[in-house]
Amino acid sequence: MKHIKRRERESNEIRRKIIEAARSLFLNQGYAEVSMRKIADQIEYSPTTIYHYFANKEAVVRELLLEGNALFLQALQQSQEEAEAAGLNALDKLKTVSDAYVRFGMANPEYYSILFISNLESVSLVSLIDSGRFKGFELLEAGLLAAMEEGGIIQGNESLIASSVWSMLHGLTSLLLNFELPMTSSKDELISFTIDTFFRGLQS
Amino acid sequence: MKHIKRRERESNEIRRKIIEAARSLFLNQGYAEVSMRKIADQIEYSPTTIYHYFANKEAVVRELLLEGNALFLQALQQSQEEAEAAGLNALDKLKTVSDAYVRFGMANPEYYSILFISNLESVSLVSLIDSGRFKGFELLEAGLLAAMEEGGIIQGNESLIASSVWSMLHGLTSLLLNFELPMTSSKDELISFTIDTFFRGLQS
Amino acid sequence: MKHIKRRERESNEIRRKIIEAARSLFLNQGYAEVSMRKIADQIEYSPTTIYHYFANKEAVVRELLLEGNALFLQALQQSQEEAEAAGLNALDKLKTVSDAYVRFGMANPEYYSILFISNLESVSLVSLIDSGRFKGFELLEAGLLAAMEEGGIIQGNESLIASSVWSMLHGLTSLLLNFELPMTSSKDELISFTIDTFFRGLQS
Amino acid sequence: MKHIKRRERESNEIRRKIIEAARSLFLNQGYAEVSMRKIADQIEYSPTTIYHYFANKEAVVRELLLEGNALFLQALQQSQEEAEAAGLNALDKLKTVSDAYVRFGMANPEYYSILFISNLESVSLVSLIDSGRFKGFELLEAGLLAAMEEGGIIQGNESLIASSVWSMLHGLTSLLLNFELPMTSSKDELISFTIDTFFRGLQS
DNA sequence: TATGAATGAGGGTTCATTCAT
DNA sequence: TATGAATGAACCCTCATTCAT
Repeated sequence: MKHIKRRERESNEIRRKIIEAARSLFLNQGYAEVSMRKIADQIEYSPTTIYHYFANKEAVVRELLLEGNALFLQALQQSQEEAEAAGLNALDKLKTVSDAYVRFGMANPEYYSILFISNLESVSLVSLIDSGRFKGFELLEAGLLAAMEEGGIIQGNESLIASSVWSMLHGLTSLLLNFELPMTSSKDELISFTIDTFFRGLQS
Repeated sequence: MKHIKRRERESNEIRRKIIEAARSLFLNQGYAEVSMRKIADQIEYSPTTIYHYFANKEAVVRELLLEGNALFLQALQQSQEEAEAAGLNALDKLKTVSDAYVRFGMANPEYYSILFISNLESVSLVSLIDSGRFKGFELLEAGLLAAMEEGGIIQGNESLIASSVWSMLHGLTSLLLNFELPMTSSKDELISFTIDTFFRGLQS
Repeated sequence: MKHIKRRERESNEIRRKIIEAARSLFLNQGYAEVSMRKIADQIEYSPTTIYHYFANKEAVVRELLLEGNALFLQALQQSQEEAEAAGLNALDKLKTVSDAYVRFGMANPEYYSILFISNLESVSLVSLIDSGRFKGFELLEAGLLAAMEEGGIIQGNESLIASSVWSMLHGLTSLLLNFELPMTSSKDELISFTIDTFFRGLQS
Repeated sequence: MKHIKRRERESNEIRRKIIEAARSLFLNQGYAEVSMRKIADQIEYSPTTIYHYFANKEAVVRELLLEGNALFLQALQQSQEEAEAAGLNALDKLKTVSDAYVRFGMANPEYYSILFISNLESVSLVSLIDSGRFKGFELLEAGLLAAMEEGGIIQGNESLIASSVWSMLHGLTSLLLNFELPMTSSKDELISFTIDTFFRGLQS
């Protein structure tokens, strides 16, 4: 019994190592730079070994994506709970979650870009879109509905508004990740200014 | 004399074919999908032929990028002139240009992604891109300044605000390009709603 | 245990085959003639296979070079030991080693030309080559010093004299390898005549 | 009539340019570096133009070789005439010519290596060997015969001795060209020492 | 479980050369 | 005379993947 557990643990460790390596490679140079051999080199196993844990390269990337997705949701939910605990009103909760969105992207560029920037059709997004990415979207929608009820923002098609908010947050995040903005202010200022401005526009 | 012109034209025709092929390949999967061999296959010439027109792959992509940049700027400027001709106020001019930004991205996904999404450091064109990217940025800043003077939007650090506007527009565009939004409304609605909301937030 | 050894042996066998093939290709036209594809063809493996054993073409040639270097030194040392065992005087030992130098070149034209004729800066091995090339040189110098002490040859700057001897031996070898001399005598006669003449010139 | 001459002159000028370019490319990196396109680039004509003057790459290199051969012979003959004019004895004449041999190689590394180092079977040496390279050899033989008659050197098979002398000179030259000898003395010293030593060995 | 062996496909690029103009 | 257009062959090398052990 015991040694089976050990095996499982070891097995999971290698899976982890593979994902970690893929993640770091992805971070450095994007999807193109992730190759089975490079992963193998990095974890100091043979390329063949990876195929014991993942069916193919796509499966590795998909796992990476799923993981990023989970962490992303977790970050959003945590920030929401904290906002809740702090007794914020619905609008401020939304702003807090929005801020958390951008912070997550900045702190985890590799996950953010694999989730939202790279166009990984090879990873068969279909399943993913259903399975999780839009949990974040639902969270957003729910927050918007609450804010509408509280009167913090205008009434309206919450799905449309959620898409709009998402646009704003995604633009903010990916610009911060990929471009050196010709700016006199700090990144923090840009984030809060943009979020504040957008939600002010949503107020009645 | 005449036949020289013909030659030039033909020469340019092949250059064009190459760029077009590269552009269409780029559309599918980004830079990785663009290969000299694939371009050659598509235009039905040998790979070697491409090297008569471009020094290497980088030069092909650079041309593509420069072209996209020029078209992008042109689209923005044209919309500005039209807004001007229509006698719009500064704020509405800004909205018109913003709308043109998103429309350009939707109409030219390959150009938009080569300009703003793909991370082409390999093309080492940062400076070149910037020169043009920031022409768009300056256009934005100038519009903002004008709107401030007219009183249409709040006073403030125009470089910060321009970055903020850009974030919003970029987010809108790339979401529209890369994701099927779970939306009940149309893309047009999303665009105008987002732009309106954001600029309403900028009003005093 | 056993099968590991077998594996190692097999692995070495293919390494050997690669080196042998490279060696034989080198024989024809030098470095330019050595190509990964040609090696692969010759050993009847795919080109990719070679990359399991060597990082790149340079590594193949480097190994070839190191091997040639080792064999060359070995040949010189062995002839020296034999001369020693035969109780020859210092001058005759020198002549014996000199003869061995030329014989090695004739018997191993690929090695000789990779070592001393081809200008393999591309292999960036100058230091490596030198380390061994100058072991041969030191052996020569030591022999000269001994002969000076014994009175067999004139006193003098032994490094200059060693260079001079080396010139003579290298000229002899490379002429024998690369040209059909318009000669009435045999190669053997040329070798012994040249060596004898040169060392006679060195006698006081 | 006149313009035909001009044409010929111009034609020859381009031939010359081609050869010059080939020569300089050859000098830099050896035969492998000489390519039709690089020659064309260097002379600022199209690659096709070269084919109006030379049947193919081989013909270019052959011309280069013939030219080098002519210059080489010329250098040897001139030194011989000078030695004659200076009233030197046969042995000293031989030494003078020997010195000129090495000097030519050092002053014209590209010609020397194309003549004696590179193994250009592609240039069909056969014809060349007969046609000129061995004029130098005959010159050497004649000098040796004269020196034998004068009593400056031992009697013997002059063809064997000439080969031997050639070996020594070739070794000296190619070592000086291709290797940084680990030497405390100067190149000049090495040259004169080696030549002197060898001819001393030839003296009775 | 882990790997060494092996490969076919494809990557960018350079070459000598031909042909029509 | 000179060239622009074009190519097939070859170059080194990396990729994801399979298979037997």
